[in-house]
Amino acid sequence: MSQAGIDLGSSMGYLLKEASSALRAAMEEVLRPLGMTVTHYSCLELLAQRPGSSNSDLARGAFVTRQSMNVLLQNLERDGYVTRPAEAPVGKALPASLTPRGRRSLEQATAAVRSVEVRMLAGLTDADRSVAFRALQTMVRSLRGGDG
Amino acid sequence: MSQAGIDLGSSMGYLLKEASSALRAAMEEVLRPLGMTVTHYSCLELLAQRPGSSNSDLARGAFVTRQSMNVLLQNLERDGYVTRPAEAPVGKALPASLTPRGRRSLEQATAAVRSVEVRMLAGLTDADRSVAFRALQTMVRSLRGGDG
DNA sequence: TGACTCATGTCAGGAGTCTGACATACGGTT
DNA sequence: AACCGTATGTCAGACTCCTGACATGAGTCA
Repeated sequence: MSQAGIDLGSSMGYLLKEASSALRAAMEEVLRPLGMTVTHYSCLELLAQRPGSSNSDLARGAFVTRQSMNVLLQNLERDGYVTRPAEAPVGKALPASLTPRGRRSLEQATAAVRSVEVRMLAGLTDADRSVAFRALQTMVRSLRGGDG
Repeated sequence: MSQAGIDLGSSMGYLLKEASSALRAAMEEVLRPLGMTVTHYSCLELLAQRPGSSNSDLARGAFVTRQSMNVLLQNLERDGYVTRPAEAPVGKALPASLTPRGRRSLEQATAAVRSVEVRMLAGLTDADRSVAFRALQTMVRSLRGGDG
């Protein structure tokens, strides 16, 4: 054979998927008792850090489509975690904000997720973390570049 | 506020998700012209490297459920990319293998995916890659440990 | 002013995946 | 031999998310 396939054991791509999958599973595990999914949490966290984000902003930040985020936002709004004005102040974008209830809910989730991230990084030195972090940033930039 | 949320811009977890998402998008882009999804490709690649894998083996390797992989395998079998014996040689596990057609199909996909991985790693030195690779391995191990 | 481009919110339909459940097969323990 | 725990393949139902499409609003340029 001229090409011997991609060795999964030494493939950065496969490992990346593996790590992402393990992280997601760990997050789901700690968020489930709070009645929250990962996308649900991501939405709240994004809103806390970027108040007034639109549906599309949140979708990009949580790596889902506008349609999926919209469904989630409608539920969060119905349950009183998030508020959106009835009319757009400018354009069509509706700026969303956390309610006090949403903020309280997020606090618990943040603590849970933080513990997962701490556990994930436990075995790494600060230097390792820095290199890995910058490497991942570089990978994202290269992948998004389209043709490098 | 006692806790200031998780800063997404400096969160390893968020960056990991970002990288994984970018990688998946890039893979989908190059696999779509071949009429292949990422899971589809993963299944073929796994079978090439671990011939005789069972449905459950493949599901674990591709990070999906047995049920999802089974649907995929049935389609691949129907279309002549994969073969499985009618009866299990031992237990219930049916060892799957690539057909010549499956192998040909995989060759193209492998080349496409390899180019994505090359692009992803383009801006990194060998040393950076090594550190990042080991860091990711450590993260996976820590996350799976349950309580570190 | 009018035409073009882009981003946004929203609706409908469909593909992919998951949860839940059941029967079967192996291994270890009593 | 009988039991139990684990792993597997499979079926059915539901859910999530995506693709495709449309109308609206803002900005740009002639």
